[in-house]
Amino acid sequence: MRRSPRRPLILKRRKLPFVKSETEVPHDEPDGPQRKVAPAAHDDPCLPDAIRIVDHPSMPDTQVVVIPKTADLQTIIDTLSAKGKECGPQGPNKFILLSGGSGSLEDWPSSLSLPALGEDSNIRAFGNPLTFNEAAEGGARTDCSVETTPPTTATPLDKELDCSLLDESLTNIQWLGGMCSDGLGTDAERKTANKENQETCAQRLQPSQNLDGAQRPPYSYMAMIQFAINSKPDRRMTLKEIYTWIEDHFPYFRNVAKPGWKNSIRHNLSLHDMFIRETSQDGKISFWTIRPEANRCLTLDQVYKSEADPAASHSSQAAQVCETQQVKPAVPLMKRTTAPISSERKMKPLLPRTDSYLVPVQLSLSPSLFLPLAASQQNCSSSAADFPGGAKRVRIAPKCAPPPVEELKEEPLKPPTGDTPITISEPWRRTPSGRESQDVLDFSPIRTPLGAALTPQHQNHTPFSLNITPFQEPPLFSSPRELLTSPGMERQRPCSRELQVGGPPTANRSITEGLVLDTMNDSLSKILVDISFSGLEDEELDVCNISWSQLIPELK
Amino acid sequence: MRRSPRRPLILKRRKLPFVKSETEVPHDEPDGPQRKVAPAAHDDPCLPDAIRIVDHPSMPDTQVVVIPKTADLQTIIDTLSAKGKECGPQGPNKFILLSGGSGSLEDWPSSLSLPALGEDSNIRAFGNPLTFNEAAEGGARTDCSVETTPPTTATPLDKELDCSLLDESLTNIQWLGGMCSDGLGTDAERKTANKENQETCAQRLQPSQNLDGAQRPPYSYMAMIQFAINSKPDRRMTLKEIYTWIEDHFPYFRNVAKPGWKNSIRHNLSLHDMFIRETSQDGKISFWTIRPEANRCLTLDQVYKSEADPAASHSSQAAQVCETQQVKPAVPLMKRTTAPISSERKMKPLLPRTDSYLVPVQLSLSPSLFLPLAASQQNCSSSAADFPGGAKRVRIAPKCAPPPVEELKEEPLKPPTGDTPITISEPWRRTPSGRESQDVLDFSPIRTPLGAALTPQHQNHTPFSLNITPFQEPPLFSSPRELLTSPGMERQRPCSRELQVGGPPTANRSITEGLVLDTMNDSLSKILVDISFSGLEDEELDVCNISWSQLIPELK
DNA sequence: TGCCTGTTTATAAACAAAGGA
DNA sequence: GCTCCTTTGTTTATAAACAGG
Ligand SMILES: [Mg+2]
Ligand SMILES: [Mg+2]
Repeated sequence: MRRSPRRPLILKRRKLPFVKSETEVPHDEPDGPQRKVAPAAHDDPCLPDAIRIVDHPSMPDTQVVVIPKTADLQTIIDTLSAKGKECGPQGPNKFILLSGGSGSLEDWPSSLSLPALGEDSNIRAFGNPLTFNEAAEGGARTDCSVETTPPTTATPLDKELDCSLLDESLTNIQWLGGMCSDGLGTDAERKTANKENQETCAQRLQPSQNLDGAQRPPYSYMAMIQFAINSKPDRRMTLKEIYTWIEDHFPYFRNVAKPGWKNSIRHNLSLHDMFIRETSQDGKISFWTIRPEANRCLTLDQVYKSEADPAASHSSQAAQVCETQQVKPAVPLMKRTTAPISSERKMKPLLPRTDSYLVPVQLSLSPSLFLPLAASQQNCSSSAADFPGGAKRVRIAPKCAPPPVEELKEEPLKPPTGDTPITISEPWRRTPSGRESQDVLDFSPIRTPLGAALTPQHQNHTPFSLNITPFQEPPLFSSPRELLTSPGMERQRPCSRELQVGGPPTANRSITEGLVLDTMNDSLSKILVDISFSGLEDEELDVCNISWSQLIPELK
Repeated sequence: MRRSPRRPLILKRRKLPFVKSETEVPHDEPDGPQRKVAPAAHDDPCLPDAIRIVDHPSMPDTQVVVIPKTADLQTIIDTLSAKGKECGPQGPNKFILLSGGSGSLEDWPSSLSLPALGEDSNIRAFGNPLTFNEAAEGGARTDCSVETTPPTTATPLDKELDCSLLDESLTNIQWLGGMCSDGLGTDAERKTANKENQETCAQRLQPSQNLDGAQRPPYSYMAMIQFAINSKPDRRMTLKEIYTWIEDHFPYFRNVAKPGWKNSIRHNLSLHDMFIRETSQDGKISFWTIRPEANRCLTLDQVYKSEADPAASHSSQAAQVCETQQVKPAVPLMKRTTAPISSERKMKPLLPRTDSYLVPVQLSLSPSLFLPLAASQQNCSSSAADFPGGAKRVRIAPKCAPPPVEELKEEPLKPPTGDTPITISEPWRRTPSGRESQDVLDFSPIRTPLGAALTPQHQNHTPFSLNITPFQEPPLFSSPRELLTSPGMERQRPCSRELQVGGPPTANRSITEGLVLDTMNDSLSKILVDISFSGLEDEELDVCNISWSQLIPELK
């Protein structure tokens, strides 16, 4: 009964299933696949359980494969691997496997065999000696019931295997970002509203039309500030520019919202660590930036989705419109007609920054996957296995040459020291949080080469909708905030905006676990994928957070 | 007009004067002192400008000397040094010099000579090459007007020089912490208040009496939670215990506050990084703790102050009452009569966590000062000068022997690297914040030996009111929150509760700069002093934030 | 189902500092 | 120089939505 529009109810959280990595999966049994579901080789568009394949919006020769849970992973890997080899270096040869939301976890095969699995030397038993209590107690009860969402019928999308970017037409008007037509009507009402929190705007005027921003956008202030700042090429905005950008792109705030929304903007800027204030050299001007490690590179173009088109590639064109529009900072009041409306828009909900209650799975990351094709192609690296605590790679077929030793010459990265017997000295343990490591990181053997420079293929500022977060995993945390402020995550990385795309700390991201099948390498690796705006239809993608290591024990 | 008791208005901030360390102070001119004010050798109790001397509440043989600004520092140092030598190792031989609030900064002598000043080798020019703009622009205008508080008449306190702890009697009832007499009346009203935010309590019953907690205590939720948790010997409390403790000690929340205050407690626990949730080994119970680096060790006994007694030493007895009372967690409703009321109490305001807009001065810290007397006495260390970036010490008289090389065997502490010429590459600089160092820490030469173990003399859990934060300084920050979450401040210090008292990170503290005159060492060092509850009368102490290096150029 | 605990966002507000009229 | 007002920035309080047990 208080005020209605409190807390836009954007974010949804769900308890993720606790994955008992090594407690259930036998070990290495090469038993055959069960439940042979057709791999849906993108020939059968309407198969209800078909695999959906889309090109990665930014990575070349890479496709995202969303696999329903009832599908047989073994067959899929075999099929994709064969297909990748057919296409060779010019066709799609990397596949990011994500688990679809259909079915429940119990439908998965408990183990899965990989052909010609090499005995990886650095596969270490790092189950969860410190968290077995939770696994033993709560694991068998409700935590495995998992994802009882009704199986979405999954109107499958078949993308051609060519690497051309998609550009279907947008459809389906839902949230019309139509700009209001009173661009100059704000001065008068601001005179009457000095106290910043008074009901001055046209509060009850347009009750329910989408035009003029009567509906509040489904994004938090934090998200909108990111939209605004990331729209500038230098990713730097003054407070007033942020105000103006939000008013221009979300007319709700110009027309409907109470003036206190600016207070909230300032509050968010101050409160959240991800927003950092910089000062011009003369100290006169303050610019707000986004801490590069925390920048999900959210942009407004990723917001709008079309009905049947999962392609996120051409929506970046709209972003370019935004950027060029923002570049000229003059005439702040009359830009509404040029704005990125394009009128046929529907807002996609923003996934949570990261999954709360992330399952404490160990993720392996092979940096070679994120090298540009030119580098990862010449000599397929087995160097990932040599990282002190990093990438665990499961080979499908032995193939490769010695590692190229790419850019990974950072600090020597102190030895893992994870082999010391874990002495449970204190009866209390800090509730899963990435901070301070302590016992948590003793349990995790992953000492990622934090400063390892990757060369992401992504364009500099062009937005993308499927980020891959390399060589950094959330150790064990229960809330994104803890991850954000966890020390050690952010060393002194030079904030170069070129490298920030896949930057180390996974804070403020929306992460799911995936597999990368690299047919050039014959490797299968686990990765973290940022699916903030996946570019896929949310209803269809419906990525389920599972741990691939539950299916493939070799991945641990 | 909204709701009245919003935001208890506890904290005050003031812009601190920007101290131009090396721009104004000539350099090393040993010109004589001006304005010979009597050192007030604790013989003249009623001198208006007298120096106030109190024993340090926890450090032996240490006295806190609050010096009015108009006093002559040279004479004071000489006098104190002579007195310390008289007393020898058993008398007071360390003096913490704090600047009183009387007078303005312009009254200080611009330089000050120290007898037999040794040429310190590691004194480096680290003025502020990156912030000279602010110094040049705003420094001369308003920033130097500084502290225009009317000169407090400074009812001086003369403490005897013996080291006996003080125990005067408490006086002056102001905020009566009287417990209400309806210890069991909460169950009935909770039945009617399911929704947690309903006006259920006796809202308008006792409008203005102090009894029964009609007045809200002047502490934030964050402070009260710290009071609660720190009252337990193991500094660990469940949520319900926190509720109960606060209700018991601040009856306002049991009797007057809306039930939403518990929501606020939970909100604060989650929001602030300083509160960390720990889980029992079986995962059933959650305990809230305070991040040791951020723990100011605030306790309730430090809250109550007497009228004319600045002694904080005997108020720890009241804390013992609190603790022992809290140790037995049973009978949560009938303990009100035994509580720490003692009925003659007046609540001291809590100083802000740390000074916002701290002046970017460089602080030097000599760890030997914080060793117990037994250690710092045998061979007075000149080891402070050998620290890679740490303590800069100005000798008064050459005396000492080679360093004892105490516990300072932590990680090799990478070389300062501060000698590289500062390249102002970016036109923007991150607004002063300890995060990420970057250009800020290039400017600061202080690379404190972060893990250096000190052996504080403080009792383990007994509260104290004048903390000294050794070997860690705020690099450059503008808000406590930034300092709190700044990386690199908290490495992997082992959270041993024995060492937390003077722990490195200065987060959540209320810091002022002081000098330590050690007559056993003949050394004069700058320190940071936590004056959260200074134990001194707030009105009299009135510590002014100045930089001692402005007065003593040898301190840089 | 309802309560308790925990996390996160929204909103209002107090206050400080700076700048302009 | 001053006051008054606005803007910007920081911090706290309060309500609420929601997840999970
Ligand atoms: Mg911020
Ligand atoms: Mg917390």
